[in-house]
Amino acid sequence: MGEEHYDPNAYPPVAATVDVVALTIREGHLNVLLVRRGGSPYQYRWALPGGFVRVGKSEGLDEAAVRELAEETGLRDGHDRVHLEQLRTYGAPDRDPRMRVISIAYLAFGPQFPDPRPGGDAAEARWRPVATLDSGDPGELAFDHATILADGLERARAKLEYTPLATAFCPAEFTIPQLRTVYETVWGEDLHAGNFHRKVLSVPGFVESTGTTAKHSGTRGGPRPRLYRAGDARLLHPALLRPGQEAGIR
Amino acid sequence: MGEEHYDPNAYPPVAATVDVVALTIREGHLNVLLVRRGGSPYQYRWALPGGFVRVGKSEGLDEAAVRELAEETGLRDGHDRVHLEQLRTYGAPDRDPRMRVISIAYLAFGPQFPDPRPGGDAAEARWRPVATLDSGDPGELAFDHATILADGLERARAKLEYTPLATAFCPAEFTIPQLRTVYETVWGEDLHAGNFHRKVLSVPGFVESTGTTAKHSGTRGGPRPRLYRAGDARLLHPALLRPGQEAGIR
DNA sequence: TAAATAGTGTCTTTGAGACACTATTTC
DNA sequence: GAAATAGTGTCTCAAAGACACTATTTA
Repeated sequence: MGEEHYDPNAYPPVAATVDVVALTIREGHLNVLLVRRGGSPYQYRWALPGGFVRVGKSEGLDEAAVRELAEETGLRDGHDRVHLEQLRTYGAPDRDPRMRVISIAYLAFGPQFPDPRPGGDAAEARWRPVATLDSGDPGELAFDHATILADGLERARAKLEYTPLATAFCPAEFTIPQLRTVYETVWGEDLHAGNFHRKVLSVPGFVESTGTTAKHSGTRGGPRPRLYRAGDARLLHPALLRPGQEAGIR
Repeated sequence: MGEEHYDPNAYPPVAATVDVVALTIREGHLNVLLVRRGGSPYQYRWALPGGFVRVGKSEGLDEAAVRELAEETGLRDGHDRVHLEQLRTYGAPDRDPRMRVISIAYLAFGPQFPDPRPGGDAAEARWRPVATLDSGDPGELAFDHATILADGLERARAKLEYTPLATAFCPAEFTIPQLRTVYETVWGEDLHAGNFHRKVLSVPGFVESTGTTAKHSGTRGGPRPRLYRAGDARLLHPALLRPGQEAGIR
C-alpha cells in the first residue's frame, strides 16, 4: 500500500468473485452444493456456486457470499441457521482462461438447506456427495474448484476438532448420537459411541440440555435419546481429536 | 462463476493488493515490519508493507507477497529461510477511501530478516515491537491494518500450538531453550523450562539432534545447551497447548 | 423375543504440569 | 564461591480409549 497514484486505468482490470463451498449432510453423506455452468468456459461442467462481487453496489465480501448462496438455495438470510466463514483466496494468473480473476472462497455449513433451485446464471443446481468427487478426477469440476473443495473439506474436518462447528450441521435441537454421526460423516471414521457421549458432555459449553427426550429412537431400536441445544462455547477445551492420525503428517 | 459474459468494462474496477504481516523476534520482543506511507491517504502513517498485484505480468498472489517483502527487507528469495502463508482477504467496501481495494494479506515469519531498507514507495521501513502497537489505539496504523495485524498475531499464536512454526523464528541450528523463548515471546507467557524441554523432544519429528553443543551457554551461566535442527513433522502430535486458557472463549 | 442402541461404570495408558535435584557454566 | 541454567527424575492429576454392562426401544 505504498502507491501514491491509484488511477484505476494504470492497472489492468482484476475481477473479484466469491465461490462458496456449501456443505450439508444428507442421508448420512456429506454433500456439497454444485451448479452446472451454462456458459463457457467449462460449459456444462459442475462448479461451485459463486459470482462477481458487486463492486458498484458497495457489496462486502461476506455479503456477496451470502447472496450467492441465497441465489442457489433460496435460504432466507438471517432466518436460516447457516454458518459462513471465509476460506481462502485463489488468484493463480491462469485460473480463468479469459482474464485475471481472483476468487475469495467461502465455506458454509447448514443443517438442512432448502432444496437447491437454479438461480442466477446456473442451468442446474444440485447437492452432490463429496465422496463421489474428491477421490475422482480433479478435472470434473470447473476452474480450480476441485482444489477449493479439497481445502474446504480439510478446513471443515479440522474445525470439528476444536470448535462446536458440528452443531451447525444439526437442527436447533439434536441428540448426542446425531451429533456423533456428523463427526463420523465428515471424518469418515466410526467413533466409539459411549466415549463420545461422555466426552461431549464433559466439554464445557459444547451442548446444553433441553430436559426433553426425542419422540422416537433410531430406526433399529434402543432407548429414546435426550435432546440438547448448542452451547455457548466458541472453542472446545479440551478438543475432540481425530483418531488415527497419531503419527502426524510429515 | 455462472456469468456468461466477462466484459471487464461491465464491472467497476477492483484493485487487488497484497499486504504482509512480517514477524520476527528481535531482542526478546516480537516485531512487525512497518513502512511509513509517503503518499495520501494516511500520509506519514505507519502501514504494513504491501502493494498492487502486478496483473499485467501474470504475477501470482504468493509471488506478489514475496516481492513486496523483498522490496522492503532485501531478502533474497530462496536464499533466506522465510515462512510465508496466506492469512485472509480484506474487502470491506470503504477500507480505502478512494476506490474499491481488496487486499490479500500474508503472514511471514523469519529468524533474522535483513535490516529493512525503504523500497518501493515507502519513505521509511522499520521493525516495531508489536507490544507497542496492538494494545494501542487501532488508528495508529493506516487503513484496516490494525485488524490485519491482530488477525496475523492470533494466527501465529495458534499455529505455534500445533505446527513446528516456532522453528521458523530460529536459525538453522538452535537450542531447546532458544525455542522456548520463541514460544514465550509470541505467547507472552513464561513456560516451565524442564517440562518444555521434555515435551519438545517427545513430539516425533519436531526437532532432530545435530549431536553438537552450543559454543557458549547463556549470558548468566549454566551448562552449554545441545543444538538441534527442525525436524520433518508438519503437525505436532500431541500439540503444545497454550497455558492459561482452560476455560475457552465463550 | 431378538437385535440394536442410549447411557453409565470402570480400568489402563498417556500426557500435562508441579516439584525436586544434579551437573555445568558464567560472573 | 554464588547464581543461573540445562537437563533428568518422579509424582499427581486429567483425559483418551478399551471394554463391559444395564435399560430401553423397534421390528
